[in-house]
Amino acid sequence: MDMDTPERNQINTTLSKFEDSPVFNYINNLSPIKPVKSAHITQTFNSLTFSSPPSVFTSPHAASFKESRFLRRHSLPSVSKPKDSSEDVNKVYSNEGALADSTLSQHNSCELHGSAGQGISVGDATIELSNEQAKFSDELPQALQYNCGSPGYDPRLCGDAANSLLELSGEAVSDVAYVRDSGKTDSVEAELHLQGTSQIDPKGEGSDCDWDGLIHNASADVLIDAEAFKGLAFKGLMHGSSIRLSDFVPLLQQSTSNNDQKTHLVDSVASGSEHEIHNHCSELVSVTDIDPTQDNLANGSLMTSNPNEKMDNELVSVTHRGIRRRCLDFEMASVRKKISDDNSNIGSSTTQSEVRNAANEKQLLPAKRNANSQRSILRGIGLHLNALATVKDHKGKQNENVTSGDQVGLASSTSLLLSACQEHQRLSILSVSVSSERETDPSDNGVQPSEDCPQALAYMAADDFNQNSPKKKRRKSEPVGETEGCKRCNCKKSKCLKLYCECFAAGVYCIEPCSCQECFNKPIHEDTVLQTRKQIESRNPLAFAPKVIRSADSVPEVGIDPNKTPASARHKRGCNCKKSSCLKKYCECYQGGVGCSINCRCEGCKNAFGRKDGSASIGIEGETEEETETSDKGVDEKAIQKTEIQNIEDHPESSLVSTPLQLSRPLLPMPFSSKGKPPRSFVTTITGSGYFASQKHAMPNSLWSQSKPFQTIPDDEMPEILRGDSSPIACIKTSSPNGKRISSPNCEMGSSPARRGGRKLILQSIPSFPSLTPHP
DNA sequence: GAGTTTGAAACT
DNA sequence: CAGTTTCAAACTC
Repeated sequence: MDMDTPERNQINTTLSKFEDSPVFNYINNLSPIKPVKSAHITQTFNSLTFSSPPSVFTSPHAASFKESRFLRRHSLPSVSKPKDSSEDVNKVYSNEGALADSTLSQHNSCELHGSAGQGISVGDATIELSNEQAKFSDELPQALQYNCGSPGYDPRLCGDAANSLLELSGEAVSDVAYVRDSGKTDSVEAELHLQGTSQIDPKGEGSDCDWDGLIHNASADVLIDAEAFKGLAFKGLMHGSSIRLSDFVPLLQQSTSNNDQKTHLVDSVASGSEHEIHNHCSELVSVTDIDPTQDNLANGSLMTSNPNEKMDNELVSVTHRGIRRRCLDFEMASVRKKISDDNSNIGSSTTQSEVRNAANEKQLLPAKRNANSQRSILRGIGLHLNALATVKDHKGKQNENVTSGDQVGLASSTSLLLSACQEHQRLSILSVSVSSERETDPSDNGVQPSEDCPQALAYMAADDFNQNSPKKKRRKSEPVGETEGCKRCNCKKSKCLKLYCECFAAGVYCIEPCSCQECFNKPIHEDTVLQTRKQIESRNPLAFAPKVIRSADSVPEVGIDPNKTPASARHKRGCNCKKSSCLKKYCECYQGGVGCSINCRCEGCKNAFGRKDGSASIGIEGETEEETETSDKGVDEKAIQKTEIQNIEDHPESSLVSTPLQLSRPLLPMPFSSKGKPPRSFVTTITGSGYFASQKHAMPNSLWSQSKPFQTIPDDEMPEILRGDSSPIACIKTSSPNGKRISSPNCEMGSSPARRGGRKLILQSIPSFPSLTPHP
């Protein structure tokens, strides 16, 4: 931020007024830190302005920074900036303040003012950040309320959401939260500084700031200062791969000693989702509760030692934010290993333990190396993430970070996302590889992320988590499995190395819950798996591609005619049903919740989601509906009707939800939702705004290929696979009987709204599935 | 839970 | 590409 603006001068003036005010003096007296008055400011303090000082910082957000400056002075005085800020503004302040100032100026920051002892949710801040400049001029209480106030509110969600948002926005991969809080005064002011990577101007003052140095890659950092005039509780939340704890510690210590404050450095749990600000003075307030037991797999956060523990002048604990990554890919193995190694070095104990918690080890891979355990966990997560999509770049960053060894906070955003939704959806996430425990909470399947979660969350969650994961569904349907969470494949002869195997088809390793025999689809057989996969792909490049592609944009269409499956949602290759009339899950189209298309070779199609001929017969409608589908194919009409009726009975909602778009509410509507799971990989959703890869297939892709989950690409850049050009099954027809539907996904896509939108998000992995290029 | 049905995947 | 076999999920009892 450039402080050299008229505005800035004004600010300075204001500040000077501040300093001169009685209040200010009073504060100064209280504060161990001596305020430095700006030399050039002579104006008297205006009490009025004090209450609402003009924005000191030019930051966009800024408006609310008034007091921040004030706080700043106190902030981290001990921390000397390696570089003096060249900014005039900074000069105005004492060196002590300079740091903080620079930080503020640098970053678009949000200030959070509140009374001491109250917690500030970084996560929220983060969220704000994603938007533009978050302004937190509200009192902490509010902040808290905001974050945690909601009864059902899960802090993690917030944090995750925020992170996810960040990720989505491409902003901070990691963030650092710094909280200083003074315990003494009730009216502790807290400043929350948020910095978005995008916002950071490398050339700007900020770059000079010490903090910057601390934060290497940090895309975003959150600085929260809760300043008391006296004792200080310092709690830092770091999350961000870029921040090194080691760097931080000295800093913190220093500040602590200087200020005679209490410093408490806590690792923020996943992405700021759980940031706690404690007022050490007398109260320790935890904004968010972290449930150690529950600590999130997804959160990836590590709580170091007792976050809540109070310590005077002592640095209690430092932990790096979870570094958990989701590495999904088989290919990523090496990376994961590295990560694990790094983790051990860094935060280690905690991290590992968490990891363990997060994912049941059992599930983790048979291999059971430490790395593996972590890996598995990550893997599952990773898959999820990939599916989710937001993170492509982000992921790349993470990887880089990982490799670089800077892991703090790797998990951050991505994991956040997961965690956010996870809570709601409970892990039905595919973490296939992830521990079964976490994975399966059937109850959550039905949850609609969109409702519970912020948009970002909603994005992800939906398909993936729920419906499309075949396994999950299945689990869901299975009482036992659900809790166990892990029933997966049941292969006996394929060794789980063929597409018969759902796990394999989905691109995930088999886990304990699987009942497979002689399973080779395990990390220990990674090579074999990859090889086999390649082989299969060589035979059919689309073998691991999602079978159903749907576009969220098609929703409107659904609204128009709920009974018809949007053209955008179709089974890629079509089914070949002969006896099931496409009314049972034997039919992939039906299972996938989409109507049959011209690509289908089915006979006697009665697909409730849309018949091959274009007619839609759903549930009830189907009952009364005249058999448009000719039974010429020898289908037993009676049987069909019976089936239909049964289906309807079984899945009454199907009639309601015939929509293929399960995005928002994936599971429920689908006929198979109750039990079902889509067959292998199933749906890929493409939307203009977001992409949902459902399920497993997203996983597979992600798993197998490190590709980034989502990418916006021009239509013309659409992968062939999606287009269907390369597809074994060419885009057969451009027009469907009803004139709306098009058989091939490709074609469909073309006509889909998404396409019209001109912007498409594609699961990048799709194209890549074919390539399993191992990344040793 | 065992057996049957079904259709995709794999094979020829 | 078509036909056959294999396979495992879906389904039924």
